[in-house]
Amino acid sequence: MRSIDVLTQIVRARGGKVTSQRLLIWQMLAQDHSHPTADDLYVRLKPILPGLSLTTLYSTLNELVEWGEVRRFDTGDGHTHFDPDLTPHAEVICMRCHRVMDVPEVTQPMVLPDHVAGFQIVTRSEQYYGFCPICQASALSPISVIGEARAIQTPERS
Amino acid sequence: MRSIDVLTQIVRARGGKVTSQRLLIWQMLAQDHSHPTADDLYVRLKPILPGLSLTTLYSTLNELVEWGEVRRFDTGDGHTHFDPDLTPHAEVICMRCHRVMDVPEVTQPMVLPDHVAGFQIVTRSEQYYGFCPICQASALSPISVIGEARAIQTPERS
DNA sequence: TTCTTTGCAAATCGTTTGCAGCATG
DNA sequence: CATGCTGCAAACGATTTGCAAAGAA
Repeated sequence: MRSIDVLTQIVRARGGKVTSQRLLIWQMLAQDHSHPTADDLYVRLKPILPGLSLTTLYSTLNELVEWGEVRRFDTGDGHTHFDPDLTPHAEVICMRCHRVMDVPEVTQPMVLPDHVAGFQIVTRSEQYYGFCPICQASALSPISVIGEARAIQTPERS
Repeated sequence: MRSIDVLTQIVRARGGKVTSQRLLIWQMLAQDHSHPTADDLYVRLKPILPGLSLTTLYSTLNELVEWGEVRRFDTGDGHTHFDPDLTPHAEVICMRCHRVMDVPEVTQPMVLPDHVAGFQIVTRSEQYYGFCPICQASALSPISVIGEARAIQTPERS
């Protein structure tokens, strides 16, 4: 997401109002790269702004997503996560325990084909889905029946 | 996801049972690349297997995700989508109307850094977030205040 | 027969909505 | 002082759970 100043300009330009709630939520989110859920943020904000309601938090988060300032995604744990980091980056996600690890490096963006011409791309992310070391060891995994054969190729580190 | 035969083997190997419900859900999902929600699938399956319950559908979908056979993701529309396509591919997602377009091409996977060593990668996806032509035109977009400056660079088509 | 899975109904829980009061511009 | 925003309480809706009955192996 962009700076508080830019967001302030945008809201004012639209005839909106820059309230203390919006400011605080923006600040809290801007510095948080832990992929928080709405509730994570609520827990952190409530002590600072005790009057804050979940309703306001949700509506503020939703408008940020709609404005393209924040990315909303789901790691598979059934909770909606928010990420203010629009820098192209990659995430490695465990399909069983839903742990997410950020990877700052990213491959070059590809040439998008013609049938998506006209799309204005705001950000890009890569996701590597798999099983973390702990979950691989789980005896419940049917993957173990097959062995390692399914792992997709990743280049050797040089 | 892998073939019905492979799934059958896996379930049996675990002491599980290959029921008519599981078979039908597997078949329906395997051929569906439209990113269906649980309800989408339910609507399609109900006429074929009238006794089917949502409970069973959810538990079958959940186990497929947990087994790493299907990817669960959220486009931002508030619904959980399922994708049996584990072929690395890219998606272009509109942040306002939540439309998803598949892009078959994909960039080369990157070398994953050391702190994710030990992860068994099953699949990879790239996501390009932005605004589709229709949503760009929306007067509500604060993006228009800023202009085109934010669009990230994508290479020219050659 | 044994043990997993199914399906119903009820519970759960994250998120949204309606509306009156409040605060920003 | 006009209007957009907030917060409460209630509604909502997708998903999960408990448990008895059904059906694979």
